[in-house]
Amino acid sequence: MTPAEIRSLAILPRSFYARPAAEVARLLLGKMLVHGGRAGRIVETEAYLGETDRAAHTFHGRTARTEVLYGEPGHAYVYLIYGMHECLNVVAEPAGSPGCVLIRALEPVAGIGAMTVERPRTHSTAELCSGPGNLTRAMGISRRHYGADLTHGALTIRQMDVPREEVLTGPRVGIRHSTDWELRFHIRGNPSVSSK
DNA sequence: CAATAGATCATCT
DNA sequence: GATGATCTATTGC
Repeated sequence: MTPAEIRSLAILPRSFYARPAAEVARLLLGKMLVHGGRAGRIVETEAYLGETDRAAHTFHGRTARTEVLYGEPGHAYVYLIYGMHECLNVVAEPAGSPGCVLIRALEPVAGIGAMTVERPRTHSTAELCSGPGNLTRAMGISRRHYGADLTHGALTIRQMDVPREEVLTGPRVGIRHSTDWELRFHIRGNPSVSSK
């Protein structure tokens, strides 16, 4: 896909994000995450529900870090995990309700060269954005984007018509609580989905 | 293959 | 002061 074709895709409106996090997670599959000249189709997501979700950052209530989760939907929540990886989330649900969606994997579509510069040891294109820490690195997304508005600006998510693909649901990965909740969504058979 | 260790720090107790 | 929504390299079978 050319940069001009990507720029011509419609940006998802704020209303898209103003519904239950699990629904947003499901609907984000197939959409295009765009940052500068780099872009990738979302192929794996997880929903985090808010103060009733043991695995969510908002389980212990509102703090400085989680402030953006309580604001308007359609903004980015980026945080550092394990001292070295950044994770990108999208704020969902109406303001005041702190649900969000973790973007776990993308299928690289444009800017492959720039992605490879960030992750030179990767052996295939499909692996460039496979995993939440990997995709932020490859896409050049960092905590500078904390609170960024995804409905306009450098970092956006855009409409794509999802081809005939099957969506699978399963338990979230990498967490120690509420592991029996089926809040992970991914596109069946896509080689960029992180395996776990 | 599967299992494990090490890197490394913001955030919260 | 402990912990974690991870990743990679390395070791061991």
